[in-house]
Amino acid sequence: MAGSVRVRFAPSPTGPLHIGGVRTALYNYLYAKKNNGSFLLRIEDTDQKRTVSGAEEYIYSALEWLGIVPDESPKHEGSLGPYRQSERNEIYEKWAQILIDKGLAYYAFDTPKELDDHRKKHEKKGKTFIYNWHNRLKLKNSLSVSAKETSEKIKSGVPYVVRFLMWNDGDDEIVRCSDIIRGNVDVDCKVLDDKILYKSDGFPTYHFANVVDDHLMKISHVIRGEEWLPSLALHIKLYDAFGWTTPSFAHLPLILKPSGKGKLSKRDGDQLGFPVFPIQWGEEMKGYRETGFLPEAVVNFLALIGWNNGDEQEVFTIEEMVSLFDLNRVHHAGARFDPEKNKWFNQQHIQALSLSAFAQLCKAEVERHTQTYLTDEKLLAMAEMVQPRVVLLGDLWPALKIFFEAPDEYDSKAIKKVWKENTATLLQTVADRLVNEDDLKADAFKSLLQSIAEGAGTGIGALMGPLRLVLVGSLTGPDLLQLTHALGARVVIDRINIALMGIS
RNA sequence: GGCCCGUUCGUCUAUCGGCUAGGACGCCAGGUUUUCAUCCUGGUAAGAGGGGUUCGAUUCCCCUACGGGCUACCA
Repeated sequence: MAGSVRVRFAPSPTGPLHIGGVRTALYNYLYAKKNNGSFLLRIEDTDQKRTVSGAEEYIYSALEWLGIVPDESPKHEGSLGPYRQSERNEIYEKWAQILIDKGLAYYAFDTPKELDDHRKKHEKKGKTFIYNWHNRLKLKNSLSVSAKETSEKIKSGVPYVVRFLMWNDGDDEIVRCSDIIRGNVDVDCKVLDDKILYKSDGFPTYHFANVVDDHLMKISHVIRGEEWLPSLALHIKLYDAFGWTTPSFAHLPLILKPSGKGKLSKRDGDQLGFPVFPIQWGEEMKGYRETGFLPEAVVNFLALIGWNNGDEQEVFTIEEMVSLFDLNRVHHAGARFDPEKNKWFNQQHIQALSLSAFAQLCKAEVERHTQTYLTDEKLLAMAEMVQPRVVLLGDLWPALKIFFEAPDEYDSKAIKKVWKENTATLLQTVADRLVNEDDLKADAFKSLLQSIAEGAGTGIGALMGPLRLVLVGSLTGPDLLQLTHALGARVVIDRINIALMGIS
């Protein structure tokens, strides 16, 4: 019997979450829920310099909006906290000491400047500087220096780091890294470096904190971006060094820019004209929410970048995805982000909304722009007319507006197209005949229009176009007879009169 | 440069040795609609290249090319 599934999303609070991170969170969530496991959020704030205030709060709000809510987090801690790495320092210190005592890690005193010089020197010669078995005895560390000197240095406050002893003569050279998505990857430890585990500022590095926390928090599956694949060997060696069993690993393909080179980055959104953040960040950076996306659409699209169910279904509810998700069906290759298809998913989810749910969105929008009180009947009628033509929520008000305001301008091309010599008189006739009307039933109004048209010797088409134009300002929009019914005779007459003054 | 991962229509993808290579986005054409949108129908377009293995390779192996990632006292 396998242990229970526990997965984690572990972002650094260095700014807003971007969609690559969101997708990682989503896959973790889906996997956890699919397996009745737990999804935890751990804040990896070991780099104090890069921590941005507000970023952690942003992560909660973004995940909440998306519906990817963690079971355990700094806000709702489980029994294995703290869930913020900056609060776990004693834990890391303890385990680092254990590694040192075992002889699997050592102190190093080389300054950043010295290391940088080494790197530059090597680079000039076309080589790479690697701090490991082949040169560590020539560098400044507790292996190359006497125990006495080491402890004196530490006592006198000389800055030091702790490095992992990656490989020594006699050790196995090959580490086998198993990945659920990619299978086995064999890595030669001799080309790996003695990674810093503990920085001189007293904080652990990602690699160390990550391994310690994943073990202590009983993480069963590490699902993360492909950028971590190169350090998997190190992580596995770290688990081995502690004598811990490794969790299962799954490295996700990266999300690439829509065009050009490289992986999607935080700056791409602004430049390419689509959001890369779930919700707004600061004053400038609009998110999906502000751009008019439904969270379920964002989640759906993101899930399909790199995963599919093997059949032809593309539009899923999150519940469906939970029940179908399978790490074995995750793609290997990076995928380009396609803003067009992203919009299509939004449109699909808007169309999939029940009329009453969609009507609620309309209601909020109407209340935001007008003081009008709407009966449910009217609201539903409007919603029904508007729903098929909304792609982004931002389309809502422009589509709804025609029910409340006379057009402020008339499309000149449309005028040219439908406005004939007799149009004004025809419309005047319509207005006159409506004076005593109240409710404009579609059928009755249609026959009215028909009779007026026939009286003038034309077809009803000659009347429909102009009427639409004076009502909405262009030749687009919902069914005309439904529209006039919703508007009522009074408004129709008014708009005819306004237009007659403005146009001919 | 070194190490690692990857490579099917422009894009997202199906295919787990039998393919006339399927779907979706986009685009184009047609239909429905008094208009627009929705919706429906059709069209466009792909296995990076070269070697193997095999009766048979998009599918398995190798090489090359190309793409991506990592190569920090960042994650």
